[in-house]
Amino acid sequence: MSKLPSLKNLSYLLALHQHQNFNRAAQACHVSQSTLSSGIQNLEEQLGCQLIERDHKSFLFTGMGEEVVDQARRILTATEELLYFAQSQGKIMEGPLRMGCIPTIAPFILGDLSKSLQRNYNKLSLNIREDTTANLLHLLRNGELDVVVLALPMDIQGNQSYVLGRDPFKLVMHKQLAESLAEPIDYSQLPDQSIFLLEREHCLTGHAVAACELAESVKINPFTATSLHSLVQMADAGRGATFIPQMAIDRGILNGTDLVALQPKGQQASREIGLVYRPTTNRRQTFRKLAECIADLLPERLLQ
Amino acid sequence: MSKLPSLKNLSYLLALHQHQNFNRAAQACHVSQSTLSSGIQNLEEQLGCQLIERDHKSFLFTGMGEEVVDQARRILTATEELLYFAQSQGKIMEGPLRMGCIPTIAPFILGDLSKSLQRNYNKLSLNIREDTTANLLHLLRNGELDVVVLALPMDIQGNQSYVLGRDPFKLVMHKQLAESLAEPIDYSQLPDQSIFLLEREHCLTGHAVAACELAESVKINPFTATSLHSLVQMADAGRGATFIPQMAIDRGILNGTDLVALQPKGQQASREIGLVYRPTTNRRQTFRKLAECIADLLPERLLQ
DNA sequence: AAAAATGAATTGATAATTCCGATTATCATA
DNA sequence: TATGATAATCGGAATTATCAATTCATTTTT
Repeated sequence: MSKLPSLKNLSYLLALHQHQNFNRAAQACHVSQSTLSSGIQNLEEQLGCQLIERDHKSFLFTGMGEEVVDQARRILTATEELLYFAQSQGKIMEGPLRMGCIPTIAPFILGDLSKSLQRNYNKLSLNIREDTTANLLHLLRNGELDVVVLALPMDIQGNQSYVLGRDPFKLVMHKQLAESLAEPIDYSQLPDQSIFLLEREHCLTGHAVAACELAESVKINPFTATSLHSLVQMADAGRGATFIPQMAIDRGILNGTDLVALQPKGQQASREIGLVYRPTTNRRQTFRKLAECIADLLPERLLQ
Repeated sequence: MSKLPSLKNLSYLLALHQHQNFNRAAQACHVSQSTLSSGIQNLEEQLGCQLIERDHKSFLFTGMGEEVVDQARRILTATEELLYFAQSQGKIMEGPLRMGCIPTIAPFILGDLSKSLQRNYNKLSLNIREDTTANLLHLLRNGELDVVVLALPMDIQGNQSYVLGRDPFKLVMHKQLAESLAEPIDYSQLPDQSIFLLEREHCLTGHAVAACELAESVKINPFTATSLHSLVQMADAGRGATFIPQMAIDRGILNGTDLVALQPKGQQASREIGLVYRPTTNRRQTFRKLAECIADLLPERLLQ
């Protein structure tokens, strides 16, 4: 069996892939350009295949190179985790924790969460990244995040998760509109284009549509919002309706508007909030405690 | 950030864990005892924690040591796979392939499988390990096997799988017993202790009991068989009944006995045959082709 | 068109490391 | 008290990694 490639050389390859330039990659690795260059050549020799096509000046990763990069990233992430795990043994709630969160959850838990963590685990330094579900899962996979908070159900791509709690959707409607309608409210009573939704990228849109059994409908306004806060403003200004998660209402997102929250039809219109992590992690204890903290902030706790 | 532990030192730790002796571990790694010894110390320093408790003569892995071993094994397996993958690029059906198979499947496919592989992919060298489901999954996890063939449904513990085909169970019964019973046969007609089964460890027992809706029953003979072949012999000699998978019958397991195969009651009494591999593998193409070969040998092919 | 700048490979000297063999220390057992 | 087994330690030899400087080939600027 031939010799295994060294982690150092694999990390050089990753840096080169990230920076697409030998000098900058070398700087990032705190080594000279020549070191990185020969490291890559070394790797190609050990692996017995070409990883980058050199083109006298520039270069391009080969297909094989890209694949090796992916695999190398996994190996390095696992090794970093091992190191971190060993070094912080016993201290499961200390040090940095990189958490991702989707924008329809983040504003409504982060304040309380950081207060709670500060009180109970003041040596934990929580680092937050707010982004879409797809991007967060990608960052999780690449080892750039330790854990992400998502709305479920959702394909979490081989990752593992804790289900933290349920967050019901409320039908939020302008006072005037609500008064003009008979209860219980049937969506067919609503004027055309009176339902406002978030942009497609937000999984909340899909969850709300599914949970409330709204098909593609003329009731839906073609203008979409980019955040829950602007969604509320649009529904208010447009004297229309929308769906807002309970946790946002609890944090006062409707304050200062003429909107009222009603129970939507459809049994149990809600999303679940989940904490997702890599199956290969060794920080389950940390995530478990974090899960407890977050679950305590949710409208309906589900964590067993 | 501190320096990552080297793969070499991690492999020393694994060897030490396996051999529980510095000299033998060093031999296995083709290094001197002193090298291995200082490698371990080095590792402990880098990780900032004690991995083995020294007891002036012998030693013992600490809890942390055991955990590090597990994680290290995953890292090394991933790296070996990367090396293998790169070195054999394009040659997906060449070189060694370590396959595990449970004993109630192995004897009935291996002959035809190795013929088929020899004909189509003669550079592939198939290495077989026959063992229980639990052991095979353990070896798969540890990187000692590349792929395993199991009966499903089964908890495959975060691994991935192809479903290859369905293998129906037949109710196999001694001629005399069959003649004495009215068709269609109801298990309540059978004499007490007339149903023979395999030992518990064999998942076939569970599958057959579940599929044929046999509860814990006085009909079941307390003596259990250790292989399908001896199960057949016991049913024959005891003038009783048992359940045998179609693939075994197709390969003539009933030849030379006074047993007849009947359709058991219960809709679709069968097991599925699956090919299971690590989610982190990079040999999916290889496994896919192997899956094709095996699926072609099964009574009912399911692979899409 | 010439000059300057850019980017990667190469070179040669030097620093760091790995590795081995020999030795030592400790204990169990004959 | 020897003897044997085991792991740690030490010192030097061999190997490897790294850097600064240079080269080579392009691209950009003047």
